[in-house]
Amino acid sequence: MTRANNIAKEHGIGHIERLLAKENPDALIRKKQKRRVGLPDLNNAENRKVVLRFAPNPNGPLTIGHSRGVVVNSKFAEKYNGKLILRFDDTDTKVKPPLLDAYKWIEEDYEWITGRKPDVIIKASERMPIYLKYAQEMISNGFGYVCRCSSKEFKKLRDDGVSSPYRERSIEENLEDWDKMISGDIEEGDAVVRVKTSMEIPNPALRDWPALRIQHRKHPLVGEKYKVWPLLDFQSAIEDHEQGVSHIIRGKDLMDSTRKQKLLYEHFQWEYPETLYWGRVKVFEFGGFSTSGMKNSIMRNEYSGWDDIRLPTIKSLRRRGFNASSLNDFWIDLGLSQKDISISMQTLESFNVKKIDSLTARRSFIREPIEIDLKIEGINPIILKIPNHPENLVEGHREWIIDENNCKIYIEKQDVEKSDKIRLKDFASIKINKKNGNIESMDIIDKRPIVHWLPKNNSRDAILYIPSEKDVLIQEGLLEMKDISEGMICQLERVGFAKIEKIPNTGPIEMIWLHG
RNA sequence: GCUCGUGUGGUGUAGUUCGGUCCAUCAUGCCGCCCUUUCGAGGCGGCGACCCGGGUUCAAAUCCCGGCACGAGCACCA
Repeated sequence: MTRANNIAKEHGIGHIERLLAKENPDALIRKKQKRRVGLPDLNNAENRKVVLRFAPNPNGPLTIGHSRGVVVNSKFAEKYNGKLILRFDDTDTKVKPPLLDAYKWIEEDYEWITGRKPDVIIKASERMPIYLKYAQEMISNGFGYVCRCSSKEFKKLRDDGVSSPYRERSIEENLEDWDKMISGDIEEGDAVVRVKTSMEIPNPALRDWPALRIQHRKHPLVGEKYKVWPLLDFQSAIEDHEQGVSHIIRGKDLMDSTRKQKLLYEHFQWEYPETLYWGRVKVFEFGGFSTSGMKNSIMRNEYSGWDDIRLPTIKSLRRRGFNASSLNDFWIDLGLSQKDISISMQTLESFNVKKIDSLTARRSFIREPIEIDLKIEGINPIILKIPNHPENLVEGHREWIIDENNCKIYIEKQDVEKSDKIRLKDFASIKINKKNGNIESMDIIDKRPIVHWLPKNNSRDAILYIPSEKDVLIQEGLLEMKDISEGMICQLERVGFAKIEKIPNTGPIEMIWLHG
C-alpha cells in the first residue's frame, strides 16, 4: 500500500489503475459502497436450520409495536427457509394475567400480517411439566437452589454482593423445599428458585437470578394445577433450547436476559442461540401506550373496544383498511438497529398509499354540501361515464345521468365560497350565480379550480369517522352511492382514502377514515 | 449508585466488520415546478446529517482515547 501510494505520487492515480487493471482487476471493482436493501444477513445461518420465534404475552391483541417482531422474524424465516414459532409466554397470572381471547386474536393478527400460519404454536402454560423437570434437574445438580429470602431481603444482599443464607444448603434440603413449593405448602412470595451464578458478577442483575416463583392463582388455560411457575428468563431459555431456536431477535431491554440465560446454558452445557437486538419504538401519533393501559381504558369505556380506530392495535389498523404488505414493507425498511426510534404513522401511510392507490376506486364525497341547480338547456340529457380510476387501474366506471328532472348537484361549501367560476371534475366549467349554475364550456377553458361534485340523485347521507388523538371526529356529507359495498376501500376524491364500514337499510352510510 | 447499549439531515435508514471516487445512500417530510379533468398517483428540481474534542494516517462517518447526550436493565412482569 505504501509502495502504491508512492507510485501514485510520482505517476498519478491513473497509473495505479492501469497497473491494477493488468495485475488485479478485482481490486478495481467494489469501489462504490452499495446501499444494502432489505434485511441484513443473519450470523451463523448457513448449514443449519434457522428457527426463530415470536413470543408475545397473551394479555391483549397485537399492537403496531408487536408487528415489528412478527414481520422481522417471519421475513428472516422466509429468507433462510427456516421456521417460525409463535410462542405464548403466559406464565404470569398476577401482574399481566393472560386473556383467554387474546390467544385467538394474536393468531388472527399474526396470520393477517404474514399471510400464513406460524409453523409451530406453543403455549408455555401447556409446557409446564418440561420447565418443572428442568428446574428439578437444576436443583439436583446443585446449580439452582430454593431461596426463602423475601424479595426485599435479597435485593439488599444482591446489591451488597453477599450470598443468600440459603445458597449453600444441601441438595437434599433444597429438594425438600422444592417439593413444598410444588405441593403448595409454601405461600406466594415465601420462596423462589434461583440460578446459582455468582454474587461477584459486576452486573447486579445477573447475580443468582430468580428462575421460578410461587403463584397460587388460577390460570385461564390450566387452572390451579401448578403452584410454581417459571419466570420469563427461565421459561424462555428452556423453551428456546427445546425448540432448537437458532436465532433470537429481541428488544435491547432484554440484553441482560441474554446474559442471564447464557449463564444458565453454561450450567446445562447447551449452546446459546445467536442473538440480535432492536431498540425501543415510539409512534409519534400514539405516544406511550401499553397493553394493560389500553385494557383499562377500554374497561372504562373510553374506547369502544380493541379495534377502536384511535388505538394502535393491529385490529384497529385492519379495521381501518390498512394493507398488511405495507406494514411488512415499512418494518423491513426500518430494519434492525439498536437505536431507540420515533416513527410516524405518516411513513406507514405513505407506504400504504403506494400500495392501495392502484387498487381503489374513486368516489365522490361532498362535505358541507351546497345544492346547485344546473342549467342544462340544449344539452339534455347528459350521460357521464366516469372511470373508477383515472388510469383505469380499477376496471369499470360509474354512470351519472343529468337531465331536466335530475339537474340538482352538490358542491362542497368551501369550493363554492372559493370561486364562482369552477370546473366540475370530469364534466364542465360552470359559473355559479347564487343557487344556479350555468355551463360555460365542456372544455377546460382556463385555470379555474377543479372540484369534485355529485348529482343529487346519486347521493346518499354518509358519515366519515376520523380518528384523532383522543376523539373520533365526525364528518357528515353526501356519498356517491354507485357500486359500493361494505368493507370496500375507496378514495374519496380530493379528500382521501376511507373504508366503507356499514351500509344500513336506513340512515347514513358509515365510513372510516384511512389516510390522506 | 452499579451494569449495559446507542449516537449519520425534521423522521427513519445505507455505508462503520476490512479507513480511500462518501464534497455521504435511499425513503419519508417540507418547498417549488411539470403533467393529469382530484388537493391522489406519477415526473423533475430544491432543502437538510456523519454528537463534541483530541489522536493515528497521505487519507477518518469508518480506527484509538477522552468527553457529552440519550435510552435500557438492576421485578417473585413479559
